[in-house]
Amino acid sequence: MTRWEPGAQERLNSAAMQLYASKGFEETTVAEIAEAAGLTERTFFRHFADKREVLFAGSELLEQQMVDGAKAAPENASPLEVVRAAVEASAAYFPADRRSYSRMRAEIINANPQLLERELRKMSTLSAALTRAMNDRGIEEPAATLAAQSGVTVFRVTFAAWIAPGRERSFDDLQRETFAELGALTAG
Amino acid sequence: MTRWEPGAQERLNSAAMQLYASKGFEETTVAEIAEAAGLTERTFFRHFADKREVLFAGSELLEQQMVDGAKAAPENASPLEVVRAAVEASAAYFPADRRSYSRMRAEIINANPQLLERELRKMSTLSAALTRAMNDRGIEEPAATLAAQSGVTVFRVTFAAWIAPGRERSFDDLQRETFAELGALTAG
DNA sequence: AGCGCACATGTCAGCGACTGTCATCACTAG
DNA sequence: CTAGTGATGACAGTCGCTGACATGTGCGCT
Repeated sequence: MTRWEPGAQERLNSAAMQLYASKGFEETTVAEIAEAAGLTERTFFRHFADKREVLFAGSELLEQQMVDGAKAAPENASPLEVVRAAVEASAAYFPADRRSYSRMRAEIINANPQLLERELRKMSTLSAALTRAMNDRGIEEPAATLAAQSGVTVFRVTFAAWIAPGRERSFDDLQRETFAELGALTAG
Repeated sequence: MTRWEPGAQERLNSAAMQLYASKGFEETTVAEIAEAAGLTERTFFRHFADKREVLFAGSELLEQQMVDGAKAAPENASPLEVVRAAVEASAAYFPADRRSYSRMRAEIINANPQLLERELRKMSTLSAALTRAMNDRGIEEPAATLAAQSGVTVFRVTFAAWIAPGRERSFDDLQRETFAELGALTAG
């Protein structure tokens, strides 16, 4: 018998998601989230830096996964090949059964400018991490930055296609196609 | 003899910039800015949507300039050429005598995550505007999005180089070099 | 001249995000 | 048994931002 119910962070997380989805992000109050989770507003802020961060908890894992993918690329890989390895590594994060959750999350984020800003920042730190990984491999600037940014763009386009309504295809397939489009861009 | 000193927005703007630069963005209070400009906090919010927006007032002009550049590209231009026209059109915004101002502004922004988020959002709406301009030209997805994003990336890399310390070169020169690097990326 | 309207600002009250500080109380190590 | 740790509660306070209403000046209309 512990003094508190366990899994406070998890309860806060799901309470927040539910409220954001049902009545909207801005219309939801941190006090409401806390109450729904049986906790205090103050405790919410002990688990999440701010009201938006709830939706991005765990994004460091995706970043780590992608960085590891970049590091594992063959020694003599070109910048674009390294970035491709990173994006391929991210596919593990998006199995078919996570699609509907990802869709809901994306809907919440796209409905609110503040959340969009936060998402962009996450993409930016991801890009920075990839850039650093490439620098460590001896790739110089600005090639590293350009490649990393391009990789993140491919990632975002792929993700958008992955959650788009219509025929549902695997993340990996879509990612391959998007990279092909990128190649065609500078070739054409 | 008007009732109020003219140029309220301008006064608020320069007061804010000065305070942000001297004591930092977060440490500066909207009330302080208003007082320094001889106005009220309420009036500040009548001129700027929020505390961050002060640093981004006028960014619609740059966007418009770039969109116009994209529209003016030759009929048969490839996606990348259209985007290049847009970036070239932006060079007019960055004459040598604006460099030190741009530097100061960038320093303020880079010192604060909230401001970085806002900047990323501006870049995102710019990218969306370019994408739409390309769609209007008959360029399909995802080529349009990829090209627009690549263009924005080139723009950002170029801008960073433009304000970097060391030998000072023209925006136009740097932009040309960055595009060449982008080309080398998918070729290599 | 007189009238009233538009408009930029001031005043005030209030909400909600976020923080600092201190108290509480189970559990644990010694 | 005692001291310490760690998650939580309670509370007060700051600041960004908004809505509602008042105010006074210049301008056009008659």
